[in-house]
Amino acid sequence: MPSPDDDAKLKMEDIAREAGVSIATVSRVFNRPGVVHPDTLARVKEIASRLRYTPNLTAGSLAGNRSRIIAAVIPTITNSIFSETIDGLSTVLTGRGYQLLLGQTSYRDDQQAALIETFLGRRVDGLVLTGITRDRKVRTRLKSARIPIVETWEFGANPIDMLVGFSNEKAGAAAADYLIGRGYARLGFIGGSDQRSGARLEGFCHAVAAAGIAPCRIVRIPSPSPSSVMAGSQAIAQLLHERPKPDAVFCSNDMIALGALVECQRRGLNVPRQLAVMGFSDLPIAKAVAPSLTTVQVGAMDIGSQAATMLLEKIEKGHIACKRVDLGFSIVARESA
Amino acid sequence: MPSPDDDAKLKMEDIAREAGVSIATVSRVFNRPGVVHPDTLARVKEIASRLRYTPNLTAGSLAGNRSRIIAAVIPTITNSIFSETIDGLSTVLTGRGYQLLLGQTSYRDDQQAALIETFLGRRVDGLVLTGITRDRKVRTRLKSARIPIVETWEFGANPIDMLVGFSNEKAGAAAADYLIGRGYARLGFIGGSDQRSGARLEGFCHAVAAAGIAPCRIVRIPSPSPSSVMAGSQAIAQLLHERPKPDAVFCSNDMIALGALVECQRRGLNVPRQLAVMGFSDLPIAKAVAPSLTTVQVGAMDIGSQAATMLLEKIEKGHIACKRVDLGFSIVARESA
DNA sequence: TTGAAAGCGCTACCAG
DNA sequence: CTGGTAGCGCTTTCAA
Repeated sequence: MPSPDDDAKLKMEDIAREAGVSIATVSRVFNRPGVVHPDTLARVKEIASRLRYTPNLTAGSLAGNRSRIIAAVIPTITNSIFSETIDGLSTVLTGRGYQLLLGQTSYRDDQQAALIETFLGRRVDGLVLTGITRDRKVRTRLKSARIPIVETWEFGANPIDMLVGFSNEKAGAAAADYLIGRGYARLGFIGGSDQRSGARLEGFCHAVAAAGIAPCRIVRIPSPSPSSVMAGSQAIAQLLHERPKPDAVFCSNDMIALGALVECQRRGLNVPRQLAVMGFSDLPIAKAVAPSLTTVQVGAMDIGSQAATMLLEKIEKGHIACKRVDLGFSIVARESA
Repeated sequence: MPSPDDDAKLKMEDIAREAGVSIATVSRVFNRPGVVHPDTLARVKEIASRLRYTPNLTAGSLAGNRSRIIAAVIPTITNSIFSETIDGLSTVLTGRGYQLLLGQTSYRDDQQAALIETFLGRRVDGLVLTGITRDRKVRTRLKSARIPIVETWEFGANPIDMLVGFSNEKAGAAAADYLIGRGYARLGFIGGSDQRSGARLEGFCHAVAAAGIAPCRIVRIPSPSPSSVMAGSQAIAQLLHERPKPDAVFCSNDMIALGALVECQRRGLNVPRQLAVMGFSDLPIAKAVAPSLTTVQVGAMDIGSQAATMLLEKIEKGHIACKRVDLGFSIVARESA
């Protein structure tokens, strides 16, 4: 009598023998059911499920030179904005029979390079990167890897392969323009020290300069930060010391903005009358707080689904019509600014 | 001259030939460097890195019957609390040369079963599950899979294999006792409809009953919910209609509590004087909001690191001293209750 | 529509 | 410490 854990050691050969067919046929049953005779198909399927057979995907990957694994490299999963992207990725991939291998860099370049190397060693079918990697060596390595790659969350000029995102610089500029258009004239900026926040800051400052108003006050928070909310509160406190006091502040993410909001509330400062606060990302919480948060919406989840879709198209069709997708962004005007 | 993408097709054989050793030795250089002669080691390493050779981990997995992949199954990555667990998992695993395969169930049992089947097919070295799976078939399947498994976020009686978490029921009871101890007597509960929230509710109600005060008012939010914060606001509005009005409410997660807080603020209700609000999880935001949120701290990240550590011990040593780890919880008293 | 057989690239055992 | 080599379980021609 077979022991209850025999299913773990079952192989195609066992199914083939039981069904009186070759292992090639069993393989086809799982991979191209369309080409096997209906009767054979039914019989093999029945036996496989009765014996609780699960094909060994590792062996399949090796033989087929195709892993059905996509790897994603993100700074940290703990940031809601990246979790949403992962959610989008994961949902599309799972739905199409692929799996997601996840790695965090903690904003460290050496970590990133190491992760990429491991994923390449795993022979993943595709790679999703957060942001544009500046590291020349990594870029070269990636290009010669000859696998579909999509860079996300930024929209630069020379992608390694594919690209889906938006221009952080333009988004920063749009935020400034929005605030200026609402009549604010002494603008502050609070942001992380990562590259994407830097781009937003750059766009923001350019727009401020272009409008001919005084240059903006800036506070940058080191990445990674234990708590963005707390950091936002502290940053706003710092900004409030400046003279003349800013009348509006743009935060490079919603959590920081939330911290700013809380700090204003704590100090009895009316938002937006005494200080306007604007966020970035449009997390679900942005519309739920009071005052609700004016923010820049960027479709974090869409970035993930789009990246997955492009990757799969390239993997399965061998090429892709459009390698660069600009998802854009939009200003969501609410109460805080 | 080799084309720049030749590295992708390089195999151990190429390195072996170049170094004048056997492929067995090359394999040892990567897996057990200690047993090869220092000179050989150096030479092989130099050649491998010069040629930009990356071992094919898939082939290694098949031959070695060991994938160095751990899979995690969570309801949704979008919930900060699970991202923290994933963060803990990922950090430990990466540090020890393992990779993380991630799958979301969206709180659906069929999805969960399908994911588990795929992961098993991938021959992962270990599996991390969120919560206790009630599905008998899945449990049986998992037991016969003979791989290390750790169930998390709950502390039940008959784990499939290993267990790390805390008792949601006791945590719920502790929350009730805390509120009762502070003098509140008309308690409300707002929670998700998942199993873990259910356990917290159960503990909460038992404690209320044990204290001999009126049974608590309950609002349950369907899972998954688009925005917990929003749902919290709506739920509190609903609770506020009850007569007599509750004087304290326990929310089964911090985001819901945050929504409650915001709604109170919106209605000009003083927290905690007119209504005490208590959360669950101790997200970073809990201590940053005003009033700061009294909550139950559960070490979501620790659950992840602990799960990874146990899995690796079992994988590498073949057995583990302690299969059940109760991480406990603690009440963090702040301003809101 | 099916079968036979040649690998996929590596690990691990055994000999030396 | 090193080499030879038999698989790991599957996919994929090629022929039948």
